[in-house]
Amino acid sequence: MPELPEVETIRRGLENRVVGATIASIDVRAPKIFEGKPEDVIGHEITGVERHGKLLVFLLTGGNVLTVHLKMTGQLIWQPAADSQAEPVMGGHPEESYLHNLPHKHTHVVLKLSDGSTIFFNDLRKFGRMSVVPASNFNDLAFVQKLGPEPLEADFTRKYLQEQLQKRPRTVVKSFLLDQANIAGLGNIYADESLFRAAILPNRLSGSLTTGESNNLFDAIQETLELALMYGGSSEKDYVNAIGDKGTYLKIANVYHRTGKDCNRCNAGVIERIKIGGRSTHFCPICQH
DNA sequence: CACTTGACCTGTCCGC
DNA sequence: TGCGGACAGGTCAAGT
Repeated sequence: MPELPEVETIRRGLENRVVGATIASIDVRAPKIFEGKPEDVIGHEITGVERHGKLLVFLLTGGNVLTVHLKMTGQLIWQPAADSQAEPVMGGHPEESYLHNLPHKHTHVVLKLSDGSTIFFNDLRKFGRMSVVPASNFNDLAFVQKLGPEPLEADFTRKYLQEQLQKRPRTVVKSFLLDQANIAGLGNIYADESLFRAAILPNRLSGSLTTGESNNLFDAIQETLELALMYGGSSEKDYVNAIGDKGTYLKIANVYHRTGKDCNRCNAGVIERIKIGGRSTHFCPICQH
């Protein structure tokens, strides 16, 4: 699920609701999902919510941080105190019961905050993890060390992308984009969408991209992610933001999950789906080259 | 080094 | 209606 736009949307939704609150209690309903000791974070204040690639990080007083990776189907849903009058109950979608009656059978961790609000960590497939990590060790985590630059920040440049492509010349460009060491936060949806926007076939070798194509790809990645952020991310199935709302990017997606449909750009091609690196990959065979 | 496969899990969808 | 297989946003380890 969650790629950069989804995780960032969750982060923004949490930041202005939980910063300043203290973690009052933690109910770990699925022990495998929670790594570390709950007592190391209970009683400590949340001072910030960061995102590093697809990893969410709650900054805390007391020397630890709480990291959350949602993997494919994880959700972090915040609900206000039961007696709160300031906030709506949920974002909507009452027809979908899995958003309601929290906690439910896919709720694995429940964080109660000092203001009476609650954060539910749900994950149908149980791939996701919540971990307590000493703040001083955070940057040494293998996962964090490997992360490449944030694609919407200043250290991601045209020059960097071109150089990095040439350092992995024999890697298929779709796989290059999915490698978090090259760019942090792209996943299967936005890799396909970015390649379409850049008009580059996903099975091209990274080393074969011209400077012009590399620059087009750079622009396409940033445009795609910014657009996805504006639409609140993509909800293929499970993704919801911090208050339970779905994202609507897939309404304007050009290739992802559009197999067999007419190409939005050239109107001549029909979107195809192939496998690259074991991941389904969507593209227009006519206007991507 | 680059690529593939399997593992981790549960659920949904499609064809027969 | 039931059954089996394919597939699903991510990452990691092991094998070729």
